[in-house]
Amino acid sequence: MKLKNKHTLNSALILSKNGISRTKFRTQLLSLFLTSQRSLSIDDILKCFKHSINKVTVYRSLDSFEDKGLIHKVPDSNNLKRYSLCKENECNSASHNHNHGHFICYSCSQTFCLQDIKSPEITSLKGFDIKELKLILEGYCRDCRIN
Amino acid sequence: MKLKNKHTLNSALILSKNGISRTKFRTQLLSLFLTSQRSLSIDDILKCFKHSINKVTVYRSLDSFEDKGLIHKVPDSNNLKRYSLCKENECNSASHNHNHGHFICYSCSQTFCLQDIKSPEITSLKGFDIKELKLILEGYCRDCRIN
DNA sequence: TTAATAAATGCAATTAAGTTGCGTTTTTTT
DNA sequence: AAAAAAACGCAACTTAATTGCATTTATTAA
Repeated sequence: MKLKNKHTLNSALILSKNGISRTKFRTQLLSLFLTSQRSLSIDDILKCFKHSINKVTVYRSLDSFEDKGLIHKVPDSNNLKRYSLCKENECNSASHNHNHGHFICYSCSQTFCLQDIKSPEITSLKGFDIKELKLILEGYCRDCRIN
Repeated sequence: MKLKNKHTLNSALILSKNGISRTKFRTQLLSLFLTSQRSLSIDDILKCFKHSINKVTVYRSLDSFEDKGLIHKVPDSNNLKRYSLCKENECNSASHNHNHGHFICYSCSQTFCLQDIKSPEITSLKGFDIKELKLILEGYCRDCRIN
């Protein structure tokens, strides 16, 4: 049997700290986010678990993680649900705060959080009450670009 | 019988000029875009026509209008299909060019094209091949803001 | 540690947006 | 006016996401 890695142990701790039940699946799911460090769609997740888990469970776990500030929705090229890990201490059950751009790859459909690209300030907009600002870049990612 | 208004006559002309069949519905649909000057979802359109038209026809007409450069997709708060009129001579069957921001209202779900808000230049992104850039603002529009 | 309570899970069924095939009607072309 | 092309409507289908409910698993309290 494989040794549990750093992330698996870590996951259990994070779940407890955030008031999420420490089930086997939820621990593994959070571990997957921590290990892969990339955005995941429902389908990505089902594939990783070789469909041994019910998709309803995936939806509900993701909802729960999002509610507690562990992950956040990211835009997806096909308008499907897709999530990325939140930066530590950036978000919580009260509020999410994601003032960074997102890059979507035309080829692999992966979404990347661009922590360095901050949304611009908009001051010249009369009458509109702006609450949120999203900057979405699309093109070819480092792995898919033709060079 | 009501007199045909400026937009209805205009619509027929525009359709011909762009190689789109001048059917009764397509003329009225383009007229609706011209008259209302706002973004429309499939549901908006079906309601305007009091469901006297089949939704498949709406989907296919919108596809056709988009192909010919008359309308463009705009982001929607519920990830539904939503379209706005293109600026005259800005787009055609070969290419769409929409380098403006979009504002989505939390309350009425309407999407507004912000012609004045241009997408920022991104130069500092190593490795990614950026083809498109979208700037989406969300909050409360002029009609829905509490003041 | 065990019993009681609460939450998570799986299954089946449902909802809703969007798509496809095909026969009929309307529009455009010649 | 006839032939060809495009649009239309209907029914059926696909797929993502949601809901209800019975069962299992985890957490809390005694």
